Amino acid sequence: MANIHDIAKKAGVSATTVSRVLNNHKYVSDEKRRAVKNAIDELNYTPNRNAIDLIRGETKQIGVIIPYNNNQAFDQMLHGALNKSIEHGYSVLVLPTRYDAKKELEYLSMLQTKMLDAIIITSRSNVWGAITPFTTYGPIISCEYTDHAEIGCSYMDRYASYVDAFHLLKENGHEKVAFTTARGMESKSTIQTFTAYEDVFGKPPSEYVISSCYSLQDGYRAAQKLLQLKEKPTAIYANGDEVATGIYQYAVSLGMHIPNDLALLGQENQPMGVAFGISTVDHQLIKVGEQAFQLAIEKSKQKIKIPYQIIHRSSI
Amino acid sequence: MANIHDIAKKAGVSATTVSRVLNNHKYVSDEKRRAVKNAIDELNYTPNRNAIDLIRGETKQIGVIIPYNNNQAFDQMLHGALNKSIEHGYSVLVLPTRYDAKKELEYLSMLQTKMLDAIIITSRSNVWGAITPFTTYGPIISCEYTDHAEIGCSYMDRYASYVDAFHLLKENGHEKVAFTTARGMESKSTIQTFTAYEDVFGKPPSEYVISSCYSLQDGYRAAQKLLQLKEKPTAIYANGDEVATGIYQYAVSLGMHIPNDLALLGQENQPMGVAFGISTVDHQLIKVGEQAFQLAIEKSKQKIKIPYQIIHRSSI
DNA sequence: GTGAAAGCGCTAACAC
DNA sequence: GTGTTAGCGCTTTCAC
Repeated sequence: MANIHDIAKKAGVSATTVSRVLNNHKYVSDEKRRAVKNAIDELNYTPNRNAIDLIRGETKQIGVIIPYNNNQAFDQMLHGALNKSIEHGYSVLVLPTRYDAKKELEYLSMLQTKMLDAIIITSRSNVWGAITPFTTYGPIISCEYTDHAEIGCSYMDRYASYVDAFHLLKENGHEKVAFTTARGMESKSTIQTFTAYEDVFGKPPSEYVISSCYSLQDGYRAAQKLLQLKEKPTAIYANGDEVATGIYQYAVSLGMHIPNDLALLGQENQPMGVAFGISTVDHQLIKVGEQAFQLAIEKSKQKIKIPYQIIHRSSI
Repeated sequence: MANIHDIAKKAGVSATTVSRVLNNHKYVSDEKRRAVKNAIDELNYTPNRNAIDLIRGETKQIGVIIPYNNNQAFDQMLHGALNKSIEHGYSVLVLPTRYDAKKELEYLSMLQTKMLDAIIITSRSNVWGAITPFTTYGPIISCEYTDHAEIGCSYMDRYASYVDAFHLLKENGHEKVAFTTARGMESKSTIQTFTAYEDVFGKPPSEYVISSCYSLQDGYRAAQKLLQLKEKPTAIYANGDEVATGIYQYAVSLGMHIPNDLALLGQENQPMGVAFGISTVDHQLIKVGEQAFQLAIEKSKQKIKIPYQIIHRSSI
């Protein structure tokens, strides 16, 4: 594998000069510049990125922490980051945690080992206190709002959107409203859903809250539980459109009509939701990811709120 | 940022000894080992990966080339690669091309620059002749079969699966069968679909072939074209379950019944297919991705065929 | 304009 | 068991 010295020798110049033409410095005579370029072509030379990264102390690589990589929501944020990465000549390393806090810490330490210039956290497993120390080594951007001054945030206004969603349901005459969540109370968005519910309807009956919902099947199961209650809900706010679709399907299999017998509101405007005409709260996760990436490369600690929008279809 | 010499000084040993404890070499006295470990803890030291990579000539990073990152099929292969990467202590770099051949070449040269230990190509943009030269710099694994001895392959037996699918349709009494594809004749899988069709039904009428199908909406549009023909097809083989769902929806909107009025066969066993009960040809893309990763880290040039399976649901 | 020399942070002979 | 020395491939003062 040819290196800079091989080129230098072949072109009859010093390594310094080769480096200069490589980096488009001025003050290189046309003659030598040409000689160097020829040598580079002939030996099919490419500079070693590790050496450059070592000296520069940066890699032009950004890590994106996601809990699962087959989850529509996190994929959307990753998608946004990838969009921007191409634009700016960065590469994106995917860092799946499966909500393993230790794994997450390992990933964060990649800032310290200089593998990564910055890290974007789409959903965290550790408490902030364990995460913030790593900001010493490089920017950490969160896709969830946090007060910590060291952490840049590109976040959706989850709480407001939840309140909005529940209000919408209430305005439509629903009083018996259930909802699904992904994780339990260790998750901020679950807590926010709870609180928003309380604000609008008061404390939710525990049978009206179904957690561990990620997929279509989970939605189906949630509906099974919910629709066998004596006090059936008349509306359900699902934590994703796939989950909402699962609910939809079970309800329809029971001969129920959507939205007459049961109103359904989903989240994230996923393809499956459009297929089933499910109204949804779109948190614009792709934009969240794009903005997060922008903050990452700007080493910015700003807190930027991405607006959500409610998309009305026929399930409500 | 502390480096190995700081640790050495603090522990009162040489850098070599520090390196030795870092890499768990034997022949270090317990005493010095302890001293080094203490120093490491006190200074919160982590070795610089760039320096290590530079010296070792490898990065424990594998790149995965995908055309689009929001496409279910490619995401599945990426998913497979990620699964294995964690197991083996590797990181995965996502390399989206949007089928831009120049971009792909740029990515391939990351082997040469020593950024990547290997590259997995889920779908290629260049001719093989342009790709194979890069195998000099590191393993390239393809998720499509190719004869080139330098390229390892983890592939699905697409052709056989297509023939099988068309046969299945024929056995079910269908003679007027249409199909959709993603790209045109620049894509091997499109060509294979054509050939398989010819083998079973003879040359396809050009109205029966709809390309540029990626999403639900594309399927919807395909159905619009197909179902206004005088000679309507009685069965459609879609290139994905989302596309099949789009077709499904348009057909149903016309008052048609699936499968009585129109049989539908999808591909890749995507969530949306299960939601709509769409029979599908599952090429087991996650396994393809996992196997590809395995080949990559083993620097193997084997050609491994992943079996497909047909999943019977209610659309046929 | 150009090159010599130092150094980024680490590992690996080799000698003792 | 341990340290000295020489690099890995590049960039960057600093002279000339």
